[in-house]
Amino acid sequence: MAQMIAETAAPSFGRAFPAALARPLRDAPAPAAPTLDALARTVALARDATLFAEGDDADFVYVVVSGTIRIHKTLPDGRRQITGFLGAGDFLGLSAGESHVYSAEAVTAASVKRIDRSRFEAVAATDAALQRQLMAFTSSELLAAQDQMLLLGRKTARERLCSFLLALAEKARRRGEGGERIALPMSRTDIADHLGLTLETVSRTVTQLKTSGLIRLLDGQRVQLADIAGLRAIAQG
Amino acid sequence: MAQMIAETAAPSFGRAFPAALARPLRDAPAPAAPTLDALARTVALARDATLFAEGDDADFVYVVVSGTIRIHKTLPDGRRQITGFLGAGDFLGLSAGESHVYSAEAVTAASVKRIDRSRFEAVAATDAALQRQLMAFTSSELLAAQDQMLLLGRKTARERLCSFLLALAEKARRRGEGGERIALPMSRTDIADHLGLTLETVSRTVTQLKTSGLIRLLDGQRVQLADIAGLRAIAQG
DNA sequence: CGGTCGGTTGAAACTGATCAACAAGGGTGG
DNA sequence: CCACCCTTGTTGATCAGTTTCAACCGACCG
Repeated sequence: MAQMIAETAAPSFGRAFPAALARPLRDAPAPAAPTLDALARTVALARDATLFAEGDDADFVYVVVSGTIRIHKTLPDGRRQITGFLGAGDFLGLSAGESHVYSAEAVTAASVKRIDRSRFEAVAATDAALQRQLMAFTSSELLAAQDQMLLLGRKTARERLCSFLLALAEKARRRGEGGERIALPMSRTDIADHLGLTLETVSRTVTQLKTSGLIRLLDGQRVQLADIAGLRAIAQG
Repeated sequence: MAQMIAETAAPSFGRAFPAALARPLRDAPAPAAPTLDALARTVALARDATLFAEGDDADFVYVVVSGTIRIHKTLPDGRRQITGFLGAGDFLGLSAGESHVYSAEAVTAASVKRIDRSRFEAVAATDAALQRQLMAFTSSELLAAQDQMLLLGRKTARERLCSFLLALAEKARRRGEGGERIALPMSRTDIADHLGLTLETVSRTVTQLKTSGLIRLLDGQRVQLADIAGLRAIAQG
């Protein structure tokens, strides 16, 4: 249970909103940053630190500044499903009523902006640009969730891995970070719990993709997608 | 390929928005109905009729008036994942960019309101109540999607069935229709494609639940949840 | 230098898929 | 009006992909 959450004064909100999120519907709105900035407090998270757990009071809303966060649901007997990995600019803890419906933990050392929930809602009620941003984010999460349901319900282990790698690459590309070499900061267990597999199956399948020449494992938790067309072909069946 | 889509003049928009959707965030807003009503056209769908298919131009947005609609994604080789069943008051075709990212078909004879997309967006841009409604709907869909990911990634066939039945009951309850006896208008194949199983496994598992006395199959595509506590216990592992 | 953690690889077991046969309706046409 | 057919659902037997159990390896850390 690594906690180690450090708070610091909030520097600037700007970086939290990458270009992709700043223009939700072909508008060119001035970012909602300034207003929220005053309410935000930056929180530093150590690797594996818990930001909040399923069932906790939903007193805050968060925006990822840097690092990777995993959100997941867990069954009473411990079976876990990671519903998403979030990065810079993504929101957390939005949809909750009284309490959070999923847990959030840091995959890597990370930094998030924390905003008082009621104040956030007050700003959101009057700030049209923020509303658009929230809607755009929630919609794109729903889109991703639908893809993930197809993956979990109907794809084989190999197809899941390829789809996952391509999705990571696509997300990195949208952030403007190259495309062929991607960071893979999460453990085999995390990947397994995201793809509905066991860690052994993930390990075996990665080895298989490596042997087939579709990917190459680089140092520093990075992967090179050596044959993107091949990966796409497999990902789609 | 049953098409049979009939159009009629739009009567009233009101019924399309049940109470649950009309108060997204503890507000009591006057429904956005009147403005949209002028833009809406009611479309009647025969059972199994296609409303739109994945890849079609997203020229319209829809609201379900009556009946059940299924939305799904399909892989090139025909594997299908039904990402949701929609009923009265639910929106369809919202999140698309240029084209739809999922297909929508009628499970039962159904009726939907069709609204020109660009006009809808124009209204949505200025109507705060509609914005709240859209946000509330999209958020609740995302919530449901996260539950479904847990189901597809980590639950057994039996747990999936129980979860599905309870989710249907819950949705019916929120609509104000009893709770213990629920309609099950979709085929075994549809249920299988929603739960990531085969129709045979669904059939066997239903039989098993019936034999265990947890459910009773009634006539008219209805099911009685005879032991809700028992179903809950199984659904959660 | 021992211990732990994350990852890899192997062998056996199991859940759900696949292939197959059959029953019950429901609609259609003779 | 009935026979037929087509669709939907049920049940059985076998098969396969993934899980489970287990051993092992290397890296990192105390």
